[in-house]
Amino acid sequence: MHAFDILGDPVRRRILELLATGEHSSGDIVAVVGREFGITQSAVSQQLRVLREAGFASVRADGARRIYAVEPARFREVDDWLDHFRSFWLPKLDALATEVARGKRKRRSPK
Amino acid sequence: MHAFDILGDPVRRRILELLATGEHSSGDIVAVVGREFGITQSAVSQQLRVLREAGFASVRADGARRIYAVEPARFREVDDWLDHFRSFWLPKLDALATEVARGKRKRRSPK
DNA sequence: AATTAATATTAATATAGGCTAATATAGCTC
DNA sequence: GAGCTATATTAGCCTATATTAATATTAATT
Repeated sequence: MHAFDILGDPVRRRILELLATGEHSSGDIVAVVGREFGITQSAVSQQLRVLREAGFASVRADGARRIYAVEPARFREVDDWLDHFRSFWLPKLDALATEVARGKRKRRSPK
Repeated sequence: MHAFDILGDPVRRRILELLATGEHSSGDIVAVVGREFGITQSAVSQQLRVLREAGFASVRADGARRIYAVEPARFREVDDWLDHFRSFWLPKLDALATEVARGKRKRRSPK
């Protein structure tokens, strides 16, 4: 599933924003997102599953709790797609600055 | 409408990829996207409208033709949202490199 | 001016996917 | 171990939205 198909949902985006600030339990996420969007524990849990299966988040058990964390790989995909359009808004940069601006892409482990 | 809601559609993404290579007429886009996705002129035209109204693309008339072009503003929104997650995958950069890597965000015209 | 070409619009339909309700599973606490 | 807590799963419903078919609009061509 394409990264944008996953990010094209406000609940999932909000969950990821929460995870961007650090790990959170399912319960924490349900509390915040459930309140903000007025949806049930079930709905949030289902979205967590989508994020897990799509590789945007990972889980580990902590007793009965499930602790979620951001999984960065898929975000790079999004960033890479944006490269198609960066030339439309980035100022002209010299070669080194361009390299840096691209997040030193070449350092990434080869596919 | 949130930028990701717009990008969460494969047809719209493909149209934007085409526009990333330069301006194209509606007819050109219909030809490529229509063939690749097996959809009608109408469907493509409606997606072009969505992209126009969402500010991802602009049009100008050229006789009976409509010439579409990328409109960069909304892409910056996406890039900005990604900032939440960059720390998870970007190498540690010094202050200057970080500034450059962020596309000199501060140069952007104030909201 | 009539016809054709290029594109957009409208109305109706269908499908995907997000949601609720109910239930299941697993770990804690007493 | 019984009951409570935390989370996940399943089934069915509902809505949003992408699509088609038909039609409208505007410009080019003859």
